[in-house]
Amino acid sequence: MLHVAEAARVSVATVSALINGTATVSPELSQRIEQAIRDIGYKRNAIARSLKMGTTRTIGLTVPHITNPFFTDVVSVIQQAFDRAGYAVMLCCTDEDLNTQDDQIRLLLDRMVDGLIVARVGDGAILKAIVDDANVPVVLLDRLCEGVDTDAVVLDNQRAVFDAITYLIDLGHRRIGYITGTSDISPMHDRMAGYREALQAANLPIAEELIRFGNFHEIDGYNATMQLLSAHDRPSAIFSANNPMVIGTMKAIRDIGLSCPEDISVACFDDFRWSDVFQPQMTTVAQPVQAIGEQAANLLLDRLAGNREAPPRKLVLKGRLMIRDSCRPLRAVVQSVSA
Amino acid sequence: MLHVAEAARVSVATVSALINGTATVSPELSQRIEQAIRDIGYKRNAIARSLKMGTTRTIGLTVPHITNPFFTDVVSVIQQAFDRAGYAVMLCCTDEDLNTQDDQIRLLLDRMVDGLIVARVGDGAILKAIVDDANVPVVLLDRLCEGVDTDAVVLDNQRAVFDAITYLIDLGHRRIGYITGTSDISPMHDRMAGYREALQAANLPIAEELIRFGNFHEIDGYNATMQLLSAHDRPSAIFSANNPMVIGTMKAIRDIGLSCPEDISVACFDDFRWSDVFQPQMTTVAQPVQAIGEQAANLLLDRLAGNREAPPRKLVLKGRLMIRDSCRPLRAVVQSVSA
DNA sequence: AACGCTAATCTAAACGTTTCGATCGTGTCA
DNA sequence: TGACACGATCGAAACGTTTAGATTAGCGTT
Repeated sequence: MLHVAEAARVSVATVSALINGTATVSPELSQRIEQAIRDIGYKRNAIARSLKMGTTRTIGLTVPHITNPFFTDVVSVIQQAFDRAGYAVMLCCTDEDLNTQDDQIRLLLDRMVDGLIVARVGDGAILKAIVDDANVPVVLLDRLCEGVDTDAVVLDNQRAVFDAITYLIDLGHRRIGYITGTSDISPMHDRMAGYREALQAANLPIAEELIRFGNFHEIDGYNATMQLLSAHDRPSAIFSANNPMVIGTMKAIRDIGLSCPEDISVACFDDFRWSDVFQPQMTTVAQPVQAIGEQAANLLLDRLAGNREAPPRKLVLKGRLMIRDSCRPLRAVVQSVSA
Repeated sequence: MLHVAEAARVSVATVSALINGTATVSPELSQRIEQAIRDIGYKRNAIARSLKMGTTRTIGLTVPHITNPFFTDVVSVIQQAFDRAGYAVMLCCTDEDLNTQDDQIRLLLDRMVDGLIVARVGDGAILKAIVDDANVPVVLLDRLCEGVDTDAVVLDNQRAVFDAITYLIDLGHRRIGYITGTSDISPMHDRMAGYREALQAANLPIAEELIRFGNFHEIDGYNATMQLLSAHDRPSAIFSANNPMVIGTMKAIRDIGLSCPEDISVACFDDFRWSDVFQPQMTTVAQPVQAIGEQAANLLLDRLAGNREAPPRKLVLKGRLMIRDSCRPLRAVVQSVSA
C-alpha cells in the first residue's frame, strides 16, 4: 500500500480510504490511485488488516471424521454458506480424539478465527474452558456439550431411533441388536435412549447382551456384529447407530454366510448417497444435512454480525426414517397376521 | 505479551526470546515470565506473528466437490498430514466453477497462505496468472494444468482406463458406453484417451454415439445413461469416468427396468467405501488415495521447508482395477469360448 | 587497574494495515 | 472582508509480534 501511495503521490490514508470507501476521495486522486494499484498489482494484505481490525473473516470447523458421509455433507454445506458470506473456513478433523481436538481448537484460536463450529469429541471440560475464555462465538454441531451453554444444532436423536426401532418391532422383530459408539457424546446417549424407549413402549425386555459398543469405525461394527451373530440366540435385526459401523455390519453378515434382508434385517443411522442404488437398499434414519449445515452457519453468522448478547439458541431438527428394503417382516408375524 | 512483560518486569524481547527459545534467558527471569504467562493466560497472537514473519503456517486446499468420495478421502489425508506438521488448512470447494475457483484462490492468497494445493477447474489461464505472481508454492492435485509448470501428483489415468476397458473387451463386450465429464481437465482427457486406445488395440470401432459428456454430477450420469440405453443398438457395458455420475447410471438402469450385471455391465472410476458390501459389488478403478494425499502434502511441505529451487516434480501414480461383479461375460463370448 | 570477552537483557524499528485528529483550501454568509 | 463550515487530504499512532543491534554486568587476563 505504501508503494501504491508513493506511485499515486498520495498518503496511505487516502489509499485506504479509497479501497474501503470509508471517506470520499476526489475523482482525480481516485483515478491516480486505481492506476497505481493496477500497475503495481497491489493486493491488500489480509493479515495486516486482521491484526489491526481484530477480525480475520475466518472460522474454524472441527469434525471427528470427514469421511463419515454425514460430516462430509454437513461440512460441504457449511463451507458453501461461509464462502457466500466472504469467510474462509479452516477445517480440522479430530479423529474422535480428545487431545487432537484440544490442540486443533487451540490452533484455531491462536489464528484468531472469528468463530467456531464444533462437532465435539470426548468430555466437554477442556472445550468448556477454551470456549469460556476465548471470547469467540461457538456453535455446537450434532453433539451437545454438558456445561457449555452456547448455540447448537442437533437432531432429535432419541425420537429418530425410537421411530426406527418401533418400525422394526412392527415388522415382528423381538430381538434387535443395537450397535453404538461410546456413549459419552450426546447423540449416542440419546439414540440409545430411543432404543430403550421403543422396546419399553412395546413391552419388550431389554437384553443387555444385544447392545454392543464400538468406536465409530467400520471394524468396530464388524466385530460387534460378529459377536451378535455368533451368539446362540442371535437377533433377527440389527440397528447400527452410526454409518461407518454399518459397513462393518454388512461385511460381517456376508462373511458369516448370511444375507440381508433374508436372514437378518439391518437399519442404520445416517443416509448415504448410494442408499437407493445398490442392494439391499438400506433402511436408514436420514438427517437433514442441508438444514443442519445451513442452520449452524446461520447461527454463527448471526453472532458474527454482532448479535452477541442473545441467549444461546438450541435448534433441534427431526430425522426421517427412509424405509427401503433391508428390513423384512419376521415370518412368524406374517403368519400370525394372515391367520 | 506486553502485559506479560510488565508483570514479569522484563522487556517484551525477553518474553519473546523465552517463548521461541531464540536466546538464552536466565532461570530467574524464565520463572517470572512463565508465572506471568500462567497468571495472565497469555496466548501468542498468531496473526501478529504472521505479519512480522511473513508466514502463516496455513495452507489453502481447493477441490471441486468434497462430496465426491475421491476428494473426501484425499482431503482427509491431506488435512491429517498438515495437522501433524503444525499447519492449518483452509478448505474451499469450487463446485467445478471457474469463477468460484478464482475468487477462492484470491481469498486464500489474500490471507497469505504459505502454500496451495489445487484440484483445479476450468482452463488454467487465470490459475497460471495467479500462481505466477503470488510466489507461494503450488501443487496441483489430480488435474494438471497446461502452462502451469509446478509440482503435481496425478494418476496415470489413461493406463487405468485402458486396463478397465480392456477388461470389458476381454469379457466379450464390443459396444461399450463411455460417460465422461467435460474434457477440459486432464484426467477426463486422459481417461478418454485410454478408452480410445483400448478399443483401437482390440481393433474395435470407436462409435462416437457411445460417448456421452456430462458435468460430473449424478444427474448428468443419469441422463447420459438414459440416452445410451434408449438407443436402438444399446451398449452391453457402460464405463463411467467419474464416481458421482455412476450413481446416476445405476439409477437410470433401474428406472428403465434393466438390471446390472444381468442386462448390462457397469464399471466406473474411483472406488468407494461401500463397493464390496452392496450388490452389485462394483468393479472400479481405485485410486491410491492415501498415497496421493500424502505425496501432495509431502511435495508442498518440502517446498515450505525451504526447497524452493528444485525443478517441478510430477508424480504419476498407478490406479488399480478392482474386479468385482458388476461386469459379466457376454453370452456370445462364453459360447464361443466353450465351443 | 585496565581491558576484552561473553552472556543476558533491553531498546526500538519493522511488518502492512486502519483510523483519529489535524491541516489546508475553498466557498458561503453576515 | 473576516469568520466559519465543510470537504479532501494527510501525519502518525496503534494492532502484537520478531529481531538487529545496543547496553550492561560479570569475569578472567595481562
